[in-house]
Amino acid sequence: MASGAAQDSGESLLFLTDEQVRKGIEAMFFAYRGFTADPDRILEGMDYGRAHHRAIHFIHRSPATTVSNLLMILGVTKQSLNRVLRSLIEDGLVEARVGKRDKRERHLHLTEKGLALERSLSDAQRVRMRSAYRTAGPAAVQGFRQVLEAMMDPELRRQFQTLKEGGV
Amino acid sequence: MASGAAQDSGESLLFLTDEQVRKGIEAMFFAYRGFTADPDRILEGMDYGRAHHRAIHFIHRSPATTVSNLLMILGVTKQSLNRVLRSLIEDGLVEARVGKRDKRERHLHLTEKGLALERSLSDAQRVRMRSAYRTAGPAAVQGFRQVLEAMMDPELRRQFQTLKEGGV
DNA sequence: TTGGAAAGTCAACAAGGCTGTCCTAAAATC
DNA sequence: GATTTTAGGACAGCCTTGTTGACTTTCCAA
Repeated sequence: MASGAAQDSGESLLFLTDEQVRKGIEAMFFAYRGFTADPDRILEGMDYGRAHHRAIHFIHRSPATTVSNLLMILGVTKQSLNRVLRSLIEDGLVEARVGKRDKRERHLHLTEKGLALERSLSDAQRVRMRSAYRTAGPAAVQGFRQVLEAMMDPELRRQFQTLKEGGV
Repeated sequence: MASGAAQDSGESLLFLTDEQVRKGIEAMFFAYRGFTADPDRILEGMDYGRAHHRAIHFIHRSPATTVSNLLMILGVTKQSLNRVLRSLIEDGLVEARVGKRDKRERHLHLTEKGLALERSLSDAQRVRMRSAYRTAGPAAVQGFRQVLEAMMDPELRRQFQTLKEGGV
C-alpha cells in the first residue's frame, strides 16, 4: 500500500508508521541471514555449526572465561553448551584449565588451532560488516549501533556493555 | 583493549578498527536475541515456533503468495516449510487455495484466526522496535536501516526491496 | 504426445535447543 | 567437622526445524 509515510498520528515521539516499523523488522530478519551466511559456509562440512561458532567467539573475546560465565552470555542450558564444548575440547580447539583459586571452575582458552578457526570465521564476518559499514557511512554506523543496543533486553545490554569496556 | 578509537590506518574508507567492527557483530547477536524474544514468548506453549511466526508474517505481508514464493523469501527447503504450513492449515490459521490458472500452485491466506495471531505477534515485536527507535532517535533509525540493507545478500536485498515497494 | 520442470507430499535423519536426573569435587556455611 | 551449596560434567529422552531422497500431480513445450 502506497500509503502516507511520516504522518505521525498526533504523538511526536511516534515518528514512524506501523508499516515502516514492520519494514525494520523485515530488514532485521534479512540482514541476520546475511550476517550468519559467511561463517555458516565455513562451518558446513566441518563437524561444527553456529553453536560452536558462538562459543569460539566468546572464548576468544574473553579468554579464561568460565563455563557459567559463557552460559549467561549465550543464554543456553549447560547441557547444551556442554555438548558443544566437549567436541571443541576433544578436537583440540579449546582448552579447559582448572581454576587456581577455585578448582571447581574451568577456565576456557582457545588453542592455536582454535585461534586459527576463530580468525577465519571472524575475518569472513568482518569483511561483510566492514563492507556494509563502508556502504552506509560513518553516521549510519553510529545509528545502527544505537538502535541495536536499544533493542537488547536490559540484561543482555548490560552483558554487552561489560564486554565493551572490560573485554579483551 | 582500550586502544585508539578512530585511527583509520591510512585508508579513508576503513574508518573503524577491527575491534570496533567486532563490537558491531556482537551487538547484532545480542540485539537479535531481543528482537525474537517477545514473539518467542507468545509462541511457547502453543505448538508453534519461530518458523511458524516467519511463515505467518510473510503470508500476512503478501496475501495469496505461493509456496515457492515463500520458499525463496524464507530460504528453507520446501519440505521444511511444508511441515510448518501443514500444521498451520490443519489448525485453521492458514488457508491454501488451489490456483485458478495453475492448479499446482497453492495461494496462501491467513484466516481470521491466523490474522489474530499475526496481530499479537507483530504487536509485541513492534512495541520493542518502536521503543528502540524512540530511544535512538530518527537519525539513528535511518542509519540502522541503511546498514542492515547493506548487510544483506544481494539476492535477499532484492527480495526486501521488492516487498518494500510492491508489498501489501 | 511425451518428456521435463515445477509444485507439493511423505519418510527419515541431523543439529541443537530443552528438561530431568544423577554424579563428583570443591567451597562455603553451620 | 558435618552439611549444604556451587561448578561442572554425563546420560537419557524429547522437540523444533533444518536437511536429502524418493514420489505424485500438474503444466507446458518440443
